[in-house]
Amino acid sequence: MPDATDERPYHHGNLRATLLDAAERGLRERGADQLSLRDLAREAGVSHAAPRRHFADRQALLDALAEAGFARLDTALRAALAGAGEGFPSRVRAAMMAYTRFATENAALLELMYTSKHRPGATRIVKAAEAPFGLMSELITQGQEQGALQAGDPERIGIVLFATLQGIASIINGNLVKPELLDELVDTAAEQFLQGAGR
Amino acid sequence: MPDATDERPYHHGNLRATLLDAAERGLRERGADQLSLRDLAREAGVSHAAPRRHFADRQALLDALAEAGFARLDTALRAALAGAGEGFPSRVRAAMMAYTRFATENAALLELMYTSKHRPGATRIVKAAEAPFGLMSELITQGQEQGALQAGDPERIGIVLFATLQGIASIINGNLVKPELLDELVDTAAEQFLQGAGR
DNA sequence: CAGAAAATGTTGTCATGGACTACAAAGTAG
DNA sequence: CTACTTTGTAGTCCATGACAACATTTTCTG
Repeated sequence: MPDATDERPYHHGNLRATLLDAAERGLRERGADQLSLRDLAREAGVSHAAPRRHFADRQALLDALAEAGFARLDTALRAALAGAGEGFPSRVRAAMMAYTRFATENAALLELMYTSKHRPGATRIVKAAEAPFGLMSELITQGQEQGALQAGDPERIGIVLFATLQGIASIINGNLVKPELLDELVDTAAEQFLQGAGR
Repeated sequence: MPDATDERPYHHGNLRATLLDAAERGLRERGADQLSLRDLAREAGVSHAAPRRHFADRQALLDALAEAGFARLDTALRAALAGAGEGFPSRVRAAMMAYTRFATENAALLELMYTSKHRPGATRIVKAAEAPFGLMSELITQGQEQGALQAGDPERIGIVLFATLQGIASIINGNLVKPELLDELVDTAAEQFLQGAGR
């Protein structure tokens, strides 16, 4: 008969969250390519096929990570803005730094987030991405209201700003420029933005 | 005895190039994840282990693709600049459009290029990336000499410009904004750059 | 509260693919 | 011509994703 002391319940009870947690660690430590459903199952102490009850296939797990990533990014951005002053320049800088920090500290995650393989099911990801995107647009709108920015479609301007940040992160994450240059590059980008889109 | 008509020579003669060619097509059509050495071998008509004579492992093949990608990118940028006028604004716009076109038309390749997994062997890739990067710096320097741009470290300014383009491409390739917006976004970025870094 | 239905896990299996080894054939140099 | 090197082949091992059939819990419903 099985020994009751180290008996595991048949139902894990929280497997989906446990898997996502382990996946995120694995993603950070070893990259998306090395993430294996079987590994995660082992780590969670369940059978090799158990994860399939929560994720239809490997890509579904990656998609879930990406989706959660956008939510975390949104949180990080909002936190940074909440802690920033009132003036537009300092708010923009705060958001810019928050984004690039997040992106460089979660390099593999960012890659997932921006690589939604054109697969049909990526709707959820696109949806999740709208939060941080929208935040940028709002920020731009505020800047225009404060008279710090020229008129113009806030979304379009926000996207370009967003893109610049994402690009800086890409280049650093891709090891094409030294990570130490991050702050300097963000400063340069901020100055150019404030002067280029300002008035 | 084997039929001499469709007999293949024991030595392929050009396997490495053939594999890279097939790999590039596969990359474009099915993405890096779906690239399998065994598939490529089949396509080239050689045994499953043959590719290993030319690429130590799968990643080595991907690295080679990335390296070649930077060379092609450099070529594309130089061609665009060669066909552009003399004035700085038109030259910058030409380079910007050339980059983003290349990046969106070779989405999977770009991803490889900017995802050198921090693996030690990535030195060659970083080296290959220097050509297009240097080109950007040169362009900035020209702009400064023509008096179109403020003074400042050309490399730093070039990197930020490069980053913006890469970011725009990322966002489009990641399906987060509609591809039709490409031109518009590049225009916006160009205007901001010329005004923000100009004088 | 019982029994049915739905969720969730398990075992077993298959096909694919990367990595490795030993061996074979073709090219090259002395 | 012979020895060495390069390039390809055959065979193997192992990990993994995907799937199917079955088991155990939980939850819903009458």
